[in-house]
Amino acid sequence: MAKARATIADVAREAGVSKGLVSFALNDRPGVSAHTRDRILAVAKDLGWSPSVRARSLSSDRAFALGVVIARNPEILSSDPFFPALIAGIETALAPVGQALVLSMVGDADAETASYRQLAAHGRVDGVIITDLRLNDPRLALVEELGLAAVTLGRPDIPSPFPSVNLDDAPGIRDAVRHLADLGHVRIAHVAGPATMLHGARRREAFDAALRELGLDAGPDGCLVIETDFSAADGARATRELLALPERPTAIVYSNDPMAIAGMGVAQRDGLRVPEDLSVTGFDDSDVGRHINPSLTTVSTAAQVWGEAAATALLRVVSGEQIDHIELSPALLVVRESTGPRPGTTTRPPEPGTT
Amino acid sequence: MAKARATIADVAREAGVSKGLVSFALNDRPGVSAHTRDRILAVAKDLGWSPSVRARSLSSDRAFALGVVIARNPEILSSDPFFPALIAGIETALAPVGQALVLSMVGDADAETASYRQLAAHGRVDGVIITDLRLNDPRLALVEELGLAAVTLGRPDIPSPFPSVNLDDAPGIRDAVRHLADLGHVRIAHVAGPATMLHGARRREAFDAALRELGLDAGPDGCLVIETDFSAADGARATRELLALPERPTAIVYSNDPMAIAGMGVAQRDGLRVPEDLSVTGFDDSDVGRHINPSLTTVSTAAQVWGEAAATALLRVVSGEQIDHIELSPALLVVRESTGPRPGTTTRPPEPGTT
DNA sequence: CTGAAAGCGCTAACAA
DNA sequence: TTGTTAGCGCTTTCAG
Repeated sequence: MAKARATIADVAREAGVSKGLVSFALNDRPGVSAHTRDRILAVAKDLGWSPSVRARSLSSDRAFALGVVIARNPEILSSDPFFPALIAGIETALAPVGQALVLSMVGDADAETASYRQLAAHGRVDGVIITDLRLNDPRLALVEELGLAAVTLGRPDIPSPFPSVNLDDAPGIRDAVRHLADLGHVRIAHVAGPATMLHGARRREAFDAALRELGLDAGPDGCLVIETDFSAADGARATRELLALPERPTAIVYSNDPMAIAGMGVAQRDGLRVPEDLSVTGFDDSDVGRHINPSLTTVSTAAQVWGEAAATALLRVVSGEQIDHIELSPALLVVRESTGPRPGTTTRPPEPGTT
Repeated sequence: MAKARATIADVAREAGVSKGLVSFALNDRPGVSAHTRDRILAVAKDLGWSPSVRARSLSSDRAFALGVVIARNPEILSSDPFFPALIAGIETALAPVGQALVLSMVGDADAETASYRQLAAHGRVDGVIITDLRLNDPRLALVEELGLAAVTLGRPDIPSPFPSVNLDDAPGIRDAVRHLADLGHVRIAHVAGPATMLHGARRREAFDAALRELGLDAGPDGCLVIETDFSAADGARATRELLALPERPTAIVYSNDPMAIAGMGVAQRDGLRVPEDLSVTGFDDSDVGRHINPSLTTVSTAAQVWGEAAATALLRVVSGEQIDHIELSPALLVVRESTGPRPGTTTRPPEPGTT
């Protein structure tokens, strides 16, 4: 059997000092002479000592782990490129410092609450990264009540006790709308995410603002904006509704890539060519979007960078630092083939962007 | 500040018994009279006591958590619907029993090894679910050496100390090939995953076997089979190669959905219609595949069920049970619109499957 | 600067 | 049956 791991007691004995001193030396804290410290470190290395996270957890009351609770239907999640990239980014920040990521995926709001509670009650994590902010998000109060540290991905719409790590969606949407307007489009529709989700709402606001700025509008009763649950299926449904309109839009700005791809499918079934008859933009810059035909004009969001920044920030919060809101560079429009001049226009199509 | 949580010491005092007895009662183990046990439980509930996972971890030498290490490029991962579903399934099994999932996402083999080592050295998890098995997978020996419990997702090609939870890919591929043969196709190509990945290899074997069984072959030098890294980009590349062949295939069996979708894009760019000029099948039944035009004939793999089964099995292993290999119902072909009769044939197209 | 010792909250071997 | 007690490995206070 594997021989028992070395403990600080072993190190202490071997180095001829006390456990306490070893602890001080190992965490390089003041109160140990340089000479003694070196000897202790040498012995520790010699013995192949490595700290026991469990023991440290118990005595220092910290978990050395961060948590993420994802509350989305796995179907929707599956086609969304956002989370894998986000998690990869988080890992990038965590692995080098020996922290772990505890991930929870839940289906509904009750399970979500339960999950945060359990994470806190079990002391599984020191803090959580709050993703997919909602309007008036109840999790802010919940997480605060639970005494967990946290950062939010994006800026909440209500006062928040937590710093936010923000990557602004608005410029991407605005650029998409402008790009379409430049191509001559006037009837531009938006297939939005759930209004209860902050990024869904924000993208929609950005869409409205961009239209206004250009002197356009979203049709009578705003009928050119349709809300969805972010799923490809719902994106297809929304597209059908838009194309059935008496005056159908010539361009549609989708709130994510899967919906845009599904929307293109619907349009093509209707005999419409993309982009000749209908221009389409997505959001998130998924891998498939790059390779379908026509390739998808979309907005790129650097989810991995976002994850890394959020985890890094949260680690600092956990270690007691007071940190400020962090602003990352905003989402960027990537022009490809799915957008073209308004039907009947002679503008030449934009050149496809880089992959 | 939050008042300190109740501990078993509090419960013991309140109930007028010793800590040890409380521990026994709480874990309902023999050696406590029914009456005393009830009183202890009542007091515990009364005090709002809940166990400290940390203390339990330290004294019982268990983590009460399971680990998953995913070693894939986030780009590729992002478009793959498999993992989110898998993880959702794992959660389903873990949450009710108060266990946590520690997830690690790494970019290369070295980081992967380091990740397993760290998980074990830090005692973060009691066992790991080994995904994406490779040929002669070095992780089997590694994980065994580290003393972690484990189950493998799929059956390794080498003797393994761990039970496997298996969901057979072969029938899905075989059915896809047969389906295409039924439609009159003779030159059927395969865009395979990495040969070093077991499911990539197995799907390819299944493809070859199915061809043989039907009296077909994969072209001179097997030129109708092309290996990829599972990315949409590589799927597109493979498709280009296949379509450039002197005698190009009339049907392509892809090893995952993103590649199939990318492949359709390439074909369409070449002026080929799907399925009239080229039939295409995917693998994994992604959400987008259902909504593109034409919708994708694919193979459905119940990743969520797989995850749940694997986690459940691993929990049993961790708790000392001896378990057998587990076989789940195999992958299933879902016929949609991307497959049709061989060009020049008059067979009527299959009706699209259910969504 | 150094060392001893008291926990952190729970488990489990042992004694009564 | 019940209760006692000694750890698990580390942190940290308090004396020296």
